[in-house]
Amino acid sequence: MLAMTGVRARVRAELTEEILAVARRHLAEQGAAALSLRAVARDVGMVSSAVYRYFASRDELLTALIVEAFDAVGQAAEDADASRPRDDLAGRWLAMARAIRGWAIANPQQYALVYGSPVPGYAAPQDTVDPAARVSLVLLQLLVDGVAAGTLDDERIETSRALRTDLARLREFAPGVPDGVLVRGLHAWTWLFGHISYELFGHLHRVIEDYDAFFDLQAARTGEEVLGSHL
Amino acid sequence: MLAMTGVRARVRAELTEEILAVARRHLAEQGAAALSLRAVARDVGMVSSAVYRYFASRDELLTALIVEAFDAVGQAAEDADASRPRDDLAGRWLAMARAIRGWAIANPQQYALVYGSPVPGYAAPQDTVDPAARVSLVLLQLLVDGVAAGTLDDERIETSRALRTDLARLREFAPGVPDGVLVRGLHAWTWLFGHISYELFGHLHRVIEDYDAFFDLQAARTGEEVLGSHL
DNA sequence: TGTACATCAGTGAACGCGCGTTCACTGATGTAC
DNA sequence: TGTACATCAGTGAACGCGCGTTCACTGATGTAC
Repeated sequence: MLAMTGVRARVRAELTEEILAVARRHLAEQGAAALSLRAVARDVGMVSSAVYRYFASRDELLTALIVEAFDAVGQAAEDADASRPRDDLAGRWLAMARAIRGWAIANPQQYALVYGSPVPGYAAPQDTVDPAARVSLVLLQLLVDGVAAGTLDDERIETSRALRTDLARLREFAPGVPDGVLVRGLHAWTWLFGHISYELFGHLHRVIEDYDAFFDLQAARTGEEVLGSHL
Repeated sequence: MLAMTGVRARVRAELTEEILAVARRHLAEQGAAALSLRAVARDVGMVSSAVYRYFASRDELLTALIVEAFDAVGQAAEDADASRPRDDLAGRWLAMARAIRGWAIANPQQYALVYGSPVPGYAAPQDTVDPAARVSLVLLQLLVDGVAAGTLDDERIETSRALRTDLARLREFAPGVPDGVLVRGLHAWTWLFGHISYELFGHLHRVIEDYDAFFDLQAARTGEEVLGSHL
């Protein structure tokens, strides 16, 4: 047990991190599809088979990168959210939205890895579920705070019983937030990732040039729609 | 010249179509990353080098598939739009949104090819620009009709001069549509593709089960936001 | 503290595979006179 | 209508490349007594 924290264990941890760092760089430079165990091994200065002492397969390495990416967006969103006063809902939303977009622009391949097309032949294991949820919890907490503070109004929605059940299940992570508010929040959410993807994947090319202004304008609009314009 | 429509030309057209058909099937089954000239050639019953008589490179084959995909969404949107009375703006929007989502669900790999992460190492040539724009023109026409009919109200927006210029340029394809309406339309647009991607790429997994009801609810919300709730 | 044994990291070769693209060629189909 | 030539489609072999994964192995590091 003590040995687990001995030299061998420390070297192992360092090398694991080094492999990940190289893999991260390859991902950033070439994208997930071009990520190869052999190339990573070469850059680490190992023979390719040695990597198998650290990661059981290419998929496992990919999983590690996916978890990292989800954690990074989550962290960015949490930090941004925490940078505003708790009762400044609009400010928190805008800060969070900008932080997520900022992270995406700074790390386009990592963004594409988790929010773009699924990697062919790769099935996300259970390990990615919690990290994936992290960023969404920031939004849900925003809704919780807004409802608790009484600044977020419910609205009537008409929909299926099945969707009511879905929303009730989601409410476990957003206690007290009524369906109408949840639906507005989800709408903002899909808009946000839609906007970022649309921009990042080139669909605004030759249409919009002032990307930042366009995003800010739309993010503010979205904030008003979710939070109510009386803020 | 007459010979161009002779046997050789007809066989050539047929074989080109057959190669495309096989490529389309491979794309649908395996995704763009796994699309290989050699595999396509095998399935067509040709030697791989023979495909080069029809497509100069793998990228050119991919371009053809991209153009097809853009045309298919465009067609679906146009058909849906045309299925409603011209003055039923909300109906047209909803039909169009559903048609685009329906096409995406029926053709997930083709959707991912054009609206997902860019294919690494592939640069979209000029040929894809017009087909790509086709689907967007349906929305813009909707806005034009709404403004012309007087049912779409402008709103004040505050933004940069650069974005004003962008919007003015976009207005060439939507004569008479003021900035406020354009911005609402673009918001709906990014929401739509965001929602579809979010759903299709698995981010609603274990969150929403009644996908259809969820989409319809949100699409209706979006319609009200763009068109005004007085419809 | 010293020794025998077990664990582990890393090597190097190999397996089996697939890819895009080029090139010299054969034979069939079209064109010009 | 018949013949000589040009065009074109498709073949088969090759180039040069990279990949994930396995396996028997060496040598170093740790563990137990």
